[in-house]
Amino acid sequence: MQDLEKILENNNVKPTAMRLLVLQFLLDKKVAISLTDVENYFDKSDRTTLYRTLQTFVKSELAHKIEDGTGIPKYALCEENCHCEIDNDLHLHFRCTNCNETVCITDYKIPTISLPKGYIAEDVNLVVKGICDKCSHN
Amino acid sequence: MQDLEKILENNNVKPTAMRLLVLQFLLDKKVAISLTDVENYFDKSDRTTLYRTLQTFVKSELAHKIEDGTGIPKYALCEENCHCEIDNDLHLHFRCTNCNETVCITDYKIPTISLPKGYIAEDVNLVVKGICDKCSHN
DNA sequence: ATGAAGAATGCAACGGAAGTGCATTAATTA
DNA sequence: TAATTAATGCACTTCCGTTGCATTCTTCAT
Repeated sequence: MQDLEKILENNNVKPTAMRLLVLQFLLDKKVAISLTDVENYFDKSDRTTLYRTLQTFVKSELAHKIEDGTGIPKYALCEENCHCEIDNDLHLHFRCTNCNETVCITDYKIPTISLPKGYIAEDVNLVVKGICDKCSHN
Repeated sequence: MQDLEKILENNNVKPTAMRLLVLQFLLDKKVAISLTDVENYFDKSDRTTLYRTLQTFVKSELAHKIEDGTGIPKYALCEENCHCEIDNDLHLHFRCTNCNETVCITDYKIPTISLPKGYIAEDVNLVVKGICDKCSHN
C-alpha cells in the first residue's frame, strides 16, 4: 500500500490523498478508464480535480491516454519502464462492442508501419473493435 | 457533374441538392472532413441536415467515418468498391499535428493483427500521428 | 390532377464531456 | 511563523453530437 506512494514519487508526483486513490483505482481496474468512470466511482470528489489528476499522471508518464474511437479519452497505467515511445512501448487497444470496455493488449506490439515519402510518424494508435475474451465465452 | 447524381443513385441515395453539394465538397477536399468543416463551408445550411447527410453517406457505404484521435468524427469518401470490410478495405489514417489535417493513406493497407485467444476482431482503426508530407517540406 | 404517404429539411433544444478562471485550502520552505 | 507554491473545489463556458417535432418537398397511387 505504501508502494503506491513510491510509485508516485518515482515519477515525481506528489502523493496526495486523491492521487493515491485514483492510482489505486487504476491499478484495480484492469481496463482503460474514462474521466467519467473515475468521477462515478469517487462520488464525493470534484470532477476537475480528477481531471487534472489524470492529466498529471499522463504528463509524468505514469498512465497513458487512449483514444479508443468513442471520442471519450480513456486512461490506463503504463507498463514498467514505459516512456510511451514509438517502436518500443506502443501496444494495441481492444474495444469490446459488447461490454464496451477497452483493454490494453500489451503482449502484442504494433508492427512497424510504412508510410509514404515525406510523412514523419510520431505516434501510432491502433484500436481493434470486436468481441473480447470475456464476452465471446458467453 | 451529373456523375455526382449517379454516384448517389448507385448507392441508393436520393440525389437531393444538399447531398450533391456535400458530395462535391467531399470529392474536392482530399482530406477527412468533420461536421463542423462542412457546416462552415455551407454557411446557409442547417447543421442537422448536414449531420444527417453524412450519416446517410456512411450508412450507404459512400463515405467512411474516421476516428482520428481528436474525438471529433471525420468523414471521407470510400474508394471504389469499398465495403469497409476488415482484411480488404481498411487503410490507415494519418493526422498531422501541424496542419491538423487527417488524410487517408489508402496505398498502405493495415497489416493483419494478431490477437490473444478469445478475441474476435470486427474492425481495425489505425491512426498515425505526426508531420504530413506537405508540412515536412516547409 | 389531386390527395395521401413518405422522405428530407429546418428549427430549437438537450445533454455529455472537456476545458478554464479564480478563489480557497493545504503543504513546503525560508 | 510568515510567505511562497502547489493542489483542490466551485462555477461557468464552450463545443459537439444528438434528438424531437413541425414543416416542406417528393413520390406515387387513385
